[in-house]
Amino acid sequence: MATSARPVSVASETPSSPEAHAVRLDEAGAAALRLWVIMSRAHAAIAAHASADVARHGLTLAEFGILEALYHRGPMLLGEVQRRILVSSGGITFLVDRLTAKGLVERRTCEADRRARYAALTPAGTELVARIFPQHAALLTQVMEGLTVDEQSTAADLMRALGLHAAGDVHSAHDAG
Amino acid sequence: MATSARPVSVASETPSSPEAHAVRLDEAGAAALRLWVIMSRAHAAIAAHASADVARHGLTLAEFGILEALYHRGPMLLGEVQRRILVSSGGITFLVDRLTAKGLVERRTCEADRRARYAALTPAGTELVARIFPQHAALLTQVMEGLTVDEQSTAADLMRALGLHAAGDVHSAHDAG
DNA sequence: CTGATATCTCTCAGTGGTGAGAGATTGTTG
DNA sequence: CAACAATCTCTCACCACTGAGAGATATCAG
Repeated sequence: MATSARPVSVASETPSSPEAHAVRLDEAGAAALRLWVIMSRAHAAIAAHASADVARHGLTLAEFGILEALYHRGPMLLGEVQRRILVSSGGITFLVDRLTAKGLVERRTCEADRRARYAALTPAGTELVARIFPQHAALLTQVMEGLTVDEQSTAADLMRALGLHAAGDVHSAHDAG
Repeated sequence: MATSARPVSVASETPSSPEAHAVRLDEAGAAALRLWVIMSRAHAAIAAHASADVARHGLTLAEFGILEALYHRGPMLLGEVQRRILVSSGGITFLVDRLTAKGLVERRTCEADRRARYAALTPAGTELVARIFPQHAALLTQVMEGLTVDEQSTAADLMRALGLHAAGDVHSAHDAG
């Protein structure tokens, strides 16, 4: 199932045990912590569905992400793929190796830069993505039905702002010393 | 850094290469996919910060989640902790073993059910959480500053609805044939 | 051109888990 | 009470991926 980071625990329930500790947080801290926990749980729940779905075809989510990227964009340099699916340098080599062994992806030399290599879908890889992508999209559509399409759009906008800030230089403003 | 599931790739950019494929999606599918990708990126970015923060104290996010849960709630059965931090059965044993080896957690027998065991913080564990939790909360507050507190609250509400639906019986409505 | 440095991918040992199944104990049903 | 299913934790083999560093190539200053 999902292989996801887990910060999951909340600090705003009634402590019952004598060994429990109540935690004091300001409003911003409470909101931030609450969002982080809830968001992590939601992510894990969705990832479990997505992961189980691609696993039916013998793929991990990372592998599927590579296939999807190559299908949509055409051949890409390994480094591009790496940044796109957020995997380590060793990871992209490993994943492309595995997809190559499965006959879904092939490496191509890059004329302009002989250090670099392209990853490209084989015909079998293209056929596989064309076949399973619509199913996968349909599953995700169902999984997301906890929100209306409008709400999904709102949520995506919020998540985007959140992600951009978190991925950028968080510490520039508000020195936390 | 983060150990997170990665579905990351989008299907709605201009294909450029001759080997690129445009993908047709209905409105719901497009919204669902977009939210999933954006949400995954945001989660990964935040998890990277959180993970790096607890790593300064030699902890993983899963370990920190256990410590936080025990700090806030007092001793808990292993099974309770497992469900709370979303880890496998083998995982909770492994994690509690490791925290025990670090002197932060101890196991206690359960009088009422001798199959089960409690995990409880040691004094050192309690002291550690009391020391690092406020820092961690402050960091997360900064990381989340891409949104206002109100927006964070909205986002959390949306994520909650999403998570509840995804964790529940997704396939009950709308048979997907 | 030469040398220094930056950028690619790849290697490899290590890590943080997963998940199926085994024991041990508990509840449940006749 | 005995037999059986359910529910705990734990064991163990396995796995997807990380991250530091190596080797190859590119780029840039002099």
